[in-house]
Amino acid sequence: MSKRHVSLKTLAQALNVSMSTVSRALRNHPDIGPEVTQRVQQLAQELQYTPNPLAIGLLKDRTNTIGVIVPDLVTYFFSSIISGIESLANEHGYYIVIRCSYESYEKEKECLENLLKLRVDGIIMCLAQETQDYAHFNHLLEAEIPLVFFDRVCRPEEVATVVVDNQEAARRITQHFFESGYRRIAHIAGPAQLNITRERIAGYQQGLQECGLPFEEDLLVHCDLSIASATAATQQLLALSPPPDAIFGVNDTAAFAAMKEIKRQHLRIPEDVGLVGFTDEFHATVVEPTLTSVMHPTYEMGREAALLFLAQMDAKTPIQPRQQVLTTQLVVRESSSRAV
Amino acid sequence: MSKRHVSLKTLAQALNVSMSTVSRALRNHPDIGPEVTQRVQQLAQELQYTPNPLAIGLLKDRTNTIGVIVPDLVTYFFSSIISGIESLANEHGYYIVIRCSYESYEKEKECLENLLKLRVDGIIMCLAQETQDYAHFNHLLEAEIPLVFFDRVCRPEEVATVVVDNQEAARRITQHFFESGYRRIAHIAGPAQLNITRERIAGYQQGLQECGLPFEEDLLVHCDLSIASATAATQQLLALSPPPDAIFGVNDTAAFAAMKEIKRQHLRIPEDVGLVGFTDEFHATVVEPTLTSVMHPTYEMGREAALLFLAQMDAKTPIQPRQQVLTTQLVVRESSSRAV
DNA sequence: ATGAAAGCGCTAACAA
DNA sequence: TTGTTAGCGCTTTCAT
Repeated sequence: MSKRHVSLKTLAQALNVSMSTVSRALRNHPDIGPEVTQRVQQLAQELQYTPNPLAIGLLKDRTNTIGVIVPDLVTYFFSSIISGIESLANEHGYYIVIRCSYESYEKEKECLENLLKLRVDGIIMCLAQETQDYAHFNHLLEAEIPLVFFDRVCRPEEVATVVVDNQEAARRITQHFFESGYRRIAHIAGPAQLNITRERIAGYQQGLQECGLPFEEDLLVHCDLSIASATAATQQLLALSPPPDAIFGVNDTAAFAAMKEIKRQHLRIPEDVGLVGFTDEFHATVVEPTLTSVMHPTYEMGREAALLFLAQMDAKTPIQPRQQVLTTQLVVRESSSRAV
Repeated sequence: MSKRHVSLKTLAQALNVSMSTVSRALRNHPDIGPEVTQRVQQLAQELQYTPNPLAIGLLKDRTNTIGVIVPDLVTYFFSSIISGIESLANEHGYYIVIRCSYESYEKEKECLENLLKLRVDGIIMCLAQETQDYAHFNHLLEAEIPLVFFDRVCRPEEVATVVVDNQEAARRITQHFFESGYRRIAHIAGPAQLNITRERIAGYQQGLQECGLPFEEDLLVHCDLSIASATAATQQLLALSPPPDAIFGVNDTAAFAAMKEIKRQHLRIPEDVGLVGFTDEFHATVVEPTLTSVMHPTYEMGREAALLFLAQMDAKTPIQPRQQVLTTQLVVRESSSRAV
């Protein structure tokens, strides 16, 4: 077996000192004489010594590793959040190990188990769409393993979370539609069990009420966040008589799907139907008409999540779970701008 | 210190047998009597024993971990490739640790070093745009640490790679433009040092030649793959007199940026300017006009890369680096379809 | 100021 | 069939 790495032992033997001396010298322990320290560090440098994290991990019971579980790896929303987590984690010497739950409850449980088997120091995750039972987190809570939820959350009393002001954002969208002259405002919502769905519906209803508009059940449809399902939801809405004159999509993907379908039916945006999305990805500025959307601070959300993880890691004793709420901003573009 | 995990020792003491017996029983070693094996496994199950990968890793000098370095975490291209890597890796019991080089040579070196310090079993990566010196891979090659490049590659004689048929794809695009009646076909290429840039330019030139069109230097402009730079490249092209009547973008992002700029200048697509992208992300079907693009098998590319990694891991002795070439497909949509 | 030894959790060669 | 021992690479008492 060709040794890939030089170890403390290698250094110790080469320098005719003990391993503990080497260990201390490398960490500038005051006990070790300056001359020895110098020689040790020099050789370590030459031989490209790097401490074996497995050995340290075994000893300290930590891996400097964060498990990250997302329902989807590909969409802008999650990949930019991952980017935020990665950047902050790395600034603090942590590595991230990524797993995808594919929106499945079973897969989510499996990912969690696997990451814990790997001995990650904690978990940052977004719940899968299917997940309605939250017992699989009991173990983490009992073992006091740092856990942070972002966007889709549960058990907020017990777990740190990062979310955005969903209700307020939805309220603002509704108000914006009203001020632009729209009166039959529909909402393509997400799966009913998600907090983001509930909060956005609440904001939607609050907005309607504040504008003196009635809430019509027909104008609220759910989708499973897939493109096909958002398309179907749009068709359902446009088939109403009278159809809505404005649609608020649960995210940009849903809005893009709606846009496609609205155009396919030869309706004009924003004249016949106003459209607003949620996330504000780059493509919102590319489509025609450009898409009004809620700017979701995804990168920041990732960084905040990592920060909440670190707070738990660094705390000697369990700390009160923090609820971080980031604010969004409505970016008005063509898709909702018609002459009043 | 509250022990989070039960160890072999815990089990051994509880059952009054030695650790090695427990170790063997858990792995169904034939030496151990069925009755003992049964009892051990039962208790392990009850106490939720999971072997400590740090201990095994220390012993076996492996971590079941793959370091993945990408220039960008957020774009569809890379996130879908990561998705492919993740899926195949997990099927084979590997975890992926992700790092982003942000297209920087220095960062790339740092990511590489960090991941090696973490003792990943190998690396799957895409070169950063800035990277022109490839000496930082010497160490991996010498130490025979599995390494796979995807999309942007170097040292193909020594390192396994996964790429697509860039030249052929670019040739086909050019030919398609010609057949659709376009005669001044421009190309917004990527950074000159990348293999994908060179190959696509070669295909572009080959296509021109086969169609009997001259290659005009002015019609070939480079961008650094950023949106701003693609926009600038488009402006440069449209300012020519006469301007090109077709533009082939190095990727969809560049094509979207070009589309925005073309529209801004009140030119029509595909009538005044034909447009084709590369990657074929979902949004190609959402923009107006829908974007003709080369379907890049990104997810498959990720899986292939992971496969090449596994091949190296499983090989007892160093193996001949494989060059995997995946085929693309031109998906014709509105942006390049005008009446001939 | 330095070294020896124990131990983190596990496997494997060697004994019995 | 089972136990003992050494060792993977490191830190940390405890000696000296």
